Amino acid sequence: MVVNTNSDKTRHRILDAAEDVFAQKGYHDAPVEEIGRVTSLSKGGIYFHFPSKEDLFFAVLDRLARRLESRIDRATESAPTHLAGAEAAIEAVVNALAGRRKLARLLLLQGYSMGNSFQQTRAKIFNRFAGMIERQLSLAVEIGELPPIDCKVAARIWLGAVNEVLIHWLYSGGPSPEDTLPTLLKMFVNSLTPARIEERTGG
Amino acid sequence: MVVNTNSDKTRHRILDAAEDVFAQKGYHDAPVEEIGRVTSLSKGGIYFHFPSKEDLFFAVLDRLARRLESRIDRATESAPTHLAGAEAAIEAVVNALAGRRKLARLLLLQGYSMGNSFQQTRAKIFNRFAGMIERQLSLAVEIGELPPIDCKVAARIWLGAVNEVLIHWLYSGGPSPEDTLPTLLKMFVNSLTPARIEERTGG
DNA sequence: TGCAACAAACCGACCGGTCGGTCGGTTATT
DNA sequence: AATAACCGACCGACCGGTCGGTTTGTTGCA
Repeated sequence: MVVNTNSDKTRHRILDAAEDVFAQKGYHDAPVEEIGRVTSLSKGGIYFHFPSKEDLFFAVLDRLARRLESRIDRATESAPTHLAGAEAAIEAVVNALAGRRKLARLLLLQGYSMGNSFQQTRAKIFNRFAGMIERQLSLAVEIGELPPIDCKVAARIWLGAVNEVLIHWLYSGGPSPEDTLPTLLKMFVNSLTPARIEERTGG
Repeated sequence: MVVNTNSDKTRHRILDAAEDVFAQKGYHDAPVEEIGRVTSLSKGGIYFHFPSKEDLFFAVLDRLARRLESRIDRATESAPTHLAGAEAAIEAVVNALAGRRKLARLLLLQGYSMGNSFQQTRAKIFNRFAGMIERQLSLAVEIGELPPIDCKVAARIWLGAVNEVLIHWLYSGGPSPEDTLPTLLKMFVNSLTPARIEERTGG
């Protein structure tokens, strides 16, 4: 055991409820009392477990990010090559969020509704994701699986690409992420392999 | 003349001030009174020109977006090819925002701090940008300058990539956008030209 | 030039509602 | 009996928006 079981269960219940409520209404439009209602807990009860609304929100985000990360880890580990690992990482994120609009919205957007205090958290989470992609790419380059490229920038770019595709799907009812995934991955791979046929035919 | 001159000047003054204040503090942490202070105007004075804080914010965003769009237009028009036009569009956005952290922050981020009401506006602006890239790509495909690709998705992807690069620069003090621009553009072009050398050597 | 009459522009005290957070007290648990 | 867990009325600050009133500008007329 790590900590008190009973209190821990309540903590998780609160996190679950907060996840729902924040996802549905956004940070500002989600009164703590609402989370209490869902939990069958009073405001005071919640403040017994979390020092502030902000802390609660960050805890929710953190849990979400960790879950996603472990998914990514599993996906990359079972990939045959490092490039395939990077692809798998992207695929894992897309698939994880594709069926969960509200969760995606929470992770990708709702955070901004807080003040500038969110910047650090957002950056931390996104950096972790970018780092995971970057690592795969770097390994691929080391081995010679990929030509030398700026892996940091590449990872950042494709994190942004995935992010935007997901957001567009969330907001504008764009095509489902699963549908765009093939195109996304194809372009992803192409962007990393600079040599083109034109180089031969053009000379 | 279009409208009353005097009132119009004040309107612009308010927009300027709001741009600053919103950029600096974010939507929620920017009381209307603060904008009044900067403008040497009272709250009432501001509400004489704008029906609500939200409207004021949207007006600011709209003006910003329009300015960027005209920049993009100019950039694409003077490009030799359509692909170069798409590149120029990306370059224009990056360059326009690279030297203006606060403006970039305002356009790319602060909007989320409002409730869900912002979704539509964000979507509209981003769709316009995506549309501009998409148009260039479509033309390029039509002519045969590019192989057939899903231009809608491609545009969305690269909009997201640019967005994330800029945000990363804003938040985490990542490398300046101008520095990553070459890599960005190179990968952009590569991603659109699918044929690879592996196809020959691998067989 | 002076002045009345009207409107546009602006002021700022105030209202109304919200909501994060507190705290003294109550109930469960050990 | 002591501590943890929980309750919920209440506080206090904040802020968007309103509104009666004041100033400034404009027009028409003598």
